[in-house]
Amino acid sequence: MKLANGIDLDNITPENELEEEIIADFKAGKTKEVITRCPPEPSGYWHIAHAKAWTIDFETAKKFGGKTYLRMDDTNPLKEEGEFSDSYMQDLAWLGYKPDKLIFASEAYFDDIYKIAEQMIMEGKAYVCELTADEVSATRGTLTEPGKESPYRNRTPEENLRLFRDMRDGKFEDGKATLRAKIDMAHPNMNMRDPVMYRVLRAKHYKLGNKWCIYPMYDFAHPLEDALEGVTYSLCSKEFLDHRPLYDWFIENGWKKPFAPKQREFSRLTIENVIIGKRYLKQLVNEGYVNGWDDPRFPTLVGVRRRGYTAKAIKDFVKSVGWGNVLEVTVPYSALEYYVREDLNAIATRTMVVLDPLKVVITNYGDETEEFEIENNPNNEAAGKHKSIFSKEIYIEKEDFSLNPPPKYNRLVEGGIVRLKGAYIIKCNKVVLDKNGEVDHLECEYIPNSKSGNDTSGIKCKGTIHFVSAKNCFEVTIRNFKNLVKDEYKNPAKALSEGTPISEILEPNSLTETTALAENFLKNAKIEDKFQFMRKGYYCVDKDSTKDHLIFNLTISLKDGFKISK
RNA sequence: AGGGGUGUAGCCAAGUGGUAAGGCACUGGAUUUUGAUUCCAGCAUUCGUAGGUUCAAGUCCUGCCACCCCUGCCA
Repeated sequence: MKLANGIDLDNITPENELEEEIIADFKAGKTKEVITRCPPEPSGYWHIAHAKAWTIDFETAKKFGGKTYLRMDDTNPLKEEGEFSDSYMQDLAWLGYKPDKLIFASEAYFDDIYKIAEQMIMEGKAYVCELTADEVSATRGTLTEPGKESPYRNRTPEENLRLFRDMRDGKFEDGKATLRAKIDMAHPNMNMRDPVMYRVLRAKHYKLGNKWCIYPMYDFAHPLEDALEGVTYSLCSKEFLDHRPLYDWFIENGWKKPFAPKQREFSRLTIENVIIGKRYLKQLVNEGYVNGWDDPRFPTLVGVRRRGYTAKAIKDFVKSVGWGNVLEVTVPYSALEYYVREDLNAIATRTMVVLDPLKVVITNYGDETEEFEIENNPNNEAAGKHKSIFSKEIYIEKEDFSLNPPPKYNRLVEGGIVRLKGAYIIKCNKVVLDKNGEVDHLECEYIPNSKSGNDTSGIKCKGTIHFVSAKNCFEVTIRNFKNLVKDEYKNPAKALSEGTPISEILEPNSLTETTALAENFLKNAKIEDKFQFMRKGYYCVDKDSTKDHLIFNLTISLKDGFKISK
């Protein structure tokens, strides 16, 4: 079956129940177009779990040639701020998504929602209740007992309409009245026990100022917003499953038109050892544990981006988790790291950077320099090559030389040989110690006919190490990150909610700065450029870098298969 | 007078009556001028549990058990 937009339904393989349902809806003529919405409350920065939701919203629509709207769900003036829509647009752009529309629910729909409320009042489906918040709570009943009906429940529609307009016109103080849906105080689903539709709230709305002193509740506003803008599938996380009957009730009793949006629910994503709750993230920022919302150790989208994670990695990761069966799926951090490495391996330019330098003097080499080439990406010939330099004085990684090598140590030892990546094989003839007995530098000889590419020496070398030439390197700052949360706190949210102090669950020294020697090739690296420092890890240029001084963030280390055998 | 959701390996997850996909992690081994990548192999005689129906059950039925969510004038 071919859709109006040219998509052939028969070519689509459904990957979850929703997609099966969408196909069935198309075939039954119930759906003409897939329209989803991405409905953030503009009150904080997005993190990886949001990326899962938005990926589902956008990818589902895209699969069927549909549309996705970005809709600010701004029905609570107490919590929302105006700053966020730009940052959300940027986050979405980074993820590679462009909403078909940007909507501010307050601006676009408050009038319509208000009218629907009046209409429901006249139909006897809503009433003005003057119980206080505490009284409402006390009469709601419990999980096992029915609630009590409000004494205001049976007012006439006319009286309710007059009172509701009084609410709107500011004749009630905050908290003195609500508009409630007349459903069933004995309903086994707590959400159906005459839920509040509107509350009186005098607060300056970031968008509408003081235009309103009553604000619709999420449960009432959301389904109507969906309906008003033609959203066909309204996707949210599973904690809203219990709200679905209410959603449908408002569609049936408030919206009343034949077109009905559907709410469907996916599982929420959490990652082991990651703090994701907005409240705690805010605390970390405010108390100075991190350097802002885009700290590279943060799970915010701006944070992981600054860390060097790619949008592709994030999307592949959240897609790998899938739609989900349970309310919340928890995956180990390594699951995310896999996708980060996978993408970086494909795109990162290979370079040589010595993080912890040890000087090596090539005693049988003159003062000249010599060029050689390094493949930018051995897995992708099209990435090309870049030139590097070999000379008499070079630096290697301290850990690539050992006076007391463990078993199966492939690197340089006293009297041993090693291949310098892209250049020559060298032999260590002499270890020069400083006055403290530490290794000061090495004196090596190079094997002249062993140059990479035309090695005629016939020497087999079991190890290859990276290096930089003293004549071809410059100092850069490296920011090394460890997970913010100690490894033993797999579920930091639980620990925190049980009263563990935030300082206790945090890894001390999760940020350290070091200086490294980078090959000159890196001199014109730009912010966010991603590199592999060969044999070490993936790094990207931090935004704190200046023209004269580059700062690299450790995105993620390479997997290290070398195990010091027991 | 509670309601709703979920149980398949350490983790995520396919599976829709025909004999347990795939991925992560892990373990071997091959290739490698990155101890990376890549490749190959191993990793559930069994699907929360006890019965039942059936030639055949992870799938259907019944009982039981476990875990998660719901008592905001938050979203």
